[in-house]
Amino acid sequence: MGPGWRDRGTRVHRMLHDSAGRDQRGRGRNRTAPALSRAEIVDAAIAIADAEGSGAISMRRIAQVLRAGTMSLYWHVANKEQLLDLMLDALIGEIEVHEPTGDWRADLRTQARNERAMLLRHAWVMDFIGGRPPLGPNTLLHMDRHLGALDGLGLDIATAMSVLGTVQTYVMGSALREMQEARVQRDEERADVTEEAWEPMRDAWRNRLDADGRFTHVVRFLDAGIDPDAEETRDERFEFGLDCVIDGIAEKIAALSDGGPA
Amino acid sequence: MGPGWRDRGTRVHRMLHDSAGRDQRGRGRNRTAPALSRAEIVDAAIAIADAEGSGAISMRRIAQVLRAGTMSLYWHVANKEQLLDLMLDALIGEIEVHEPTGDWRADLRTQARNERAMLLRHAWVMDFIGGRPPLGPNTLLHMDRHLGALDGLGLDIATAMSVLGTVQTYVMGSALREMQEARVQRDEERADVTEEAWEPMRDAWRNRLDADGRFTHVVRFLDAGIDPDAEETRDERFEFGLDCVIDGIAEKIAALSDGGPA
DNA sequence: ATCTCCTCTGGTACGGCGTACGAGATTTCG
DNA sequence: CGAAATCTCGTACGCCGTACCAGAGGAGAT
Repeated sequence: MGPGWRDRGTRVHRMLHDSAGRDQRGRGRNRTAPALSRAEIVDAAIAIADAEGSGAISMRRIAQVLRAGTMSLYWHVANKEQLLDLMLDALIGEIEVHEPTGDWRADLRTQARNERAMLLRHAWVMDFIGGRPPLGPNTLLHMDRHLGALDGLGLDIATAMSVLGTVQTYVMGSALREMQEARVQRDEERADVTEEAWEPMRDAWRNRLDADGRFTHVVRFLDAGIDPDAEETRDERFEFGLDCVIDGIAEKIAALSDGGPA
Repeated sequence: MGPGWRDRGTRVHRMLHDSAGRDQRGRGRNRTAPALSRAEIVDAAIAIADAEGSGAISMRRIAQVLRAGTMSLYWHVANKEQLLDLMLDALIGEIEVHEPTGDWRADLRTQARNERAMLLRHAWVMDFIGGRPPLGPNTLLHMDRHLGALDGLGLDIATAMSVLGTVQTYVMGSALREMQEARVQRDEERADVTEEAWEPMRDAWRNRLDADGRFTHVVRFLDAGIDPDAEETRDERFEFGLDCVIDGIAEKIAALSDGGPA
């Protein structure tokens, strides 16, 4: 995780918790304390979302953190929708990008891992990402770099884009699934289900499914006793799927260079 | 698309547009017109979302369509969050499921296509799916059936689940990407960009990226002249990635049965 | 028949949200 | 100095989810 990210992390803390973190903003413009800026707003919004989840992102809350009037934000940002676009692009810019090593499989792998790491760091993006187009400057730059990593393979550009897209599709789907499971876990915690109280509930559920008869495979899976909450389990599942995707891509590429394109 | 879906489609139309579509609901209960029911509420909410998008789902709007008081909904449904869960599970139950053919690759393929079809039919689910757990009855049933389709392969249940999860992950990621691109298209339409006015804008954008120098690959892709809006293009991209995923899974399975599990 | 309880409906009101509008403060330029 | 541009922000409107509560009407007991 690059230094840029760490910087944002510390700033975040100051903005949210240090009540004197910002000069009292006078009326009108003040050159020494440069008033509001678009980047500042985006950063504050990301900080809030990191700390309190996507539901906490509101124009009023952002303004409060910045010690500004709510409507002042609208001078720098057209509306909330645009702000969310800017936030997303800022996060993309935060993804660590390394130089291509020449091993395209390893490169795709670490790219996928870095993208996943960003999505897990800012889990709340999955609440918005579906509605946001991938066309910000950081997004394009990111895409270009990774297309570059595939240069040596002699693929036509459309195929290279498909390959990249497949990996990114898998990463996004993965993050989505992990968020789903995280919510199950969170719900359980919120209903302050203690460990010992949960065991019989889980057993009762298992037995109900077993008795029904239509869920034999699911029951068998439950009986396998895999802890779905363990970070290790989640990482393994991600890597399993990533292996599949990359192996499949390798096969496709081999087929293309063997048979050649029509 | 099964008959159940078509039925819902027609009902939807009546509910939303036929102003006399429902008996005037008297005070108190009336046995002949069975008042409100959970299923009715879920159906109405889905109808609204299909017709007007996820932003139109509000308790007031649903109640209005059902000619009921807003707060009446809360007798049948705990809150909006639960309603969204129910809607999601209802959609899962709408996915067509066929009998296994014995060819697990073909089975996984059609499963993926059916899931994608449902997601595209109700594009708005991608706005919520990230926050919703996959544990409704229809979801579990769906999962069990597809686990059954992998029975003949001699995989342990955990691996079978990973295989299934990988496919579903890819499908969800795919749908997410398609929604993103659909929004770009919708934005262009909303800004009533006519075809002839758009061409020079696109060229200007391309040239700006070209001049920058950091976007050579993206520019090359733009020059390839692929129409990203064409349904054919989207289907091809989905199938490309699906091929990769399934080929990769096949390799994994072959490796497992060759070397055998530890 | 009356009384009570349960099921179900829905009106009112509260505190949030995004943001349209426009007034006012300050700096910049002529 | 005056005018224009730049930027801040208070007020108000119409949405939202939903807590609270006052009923209406059927069912069962007395």
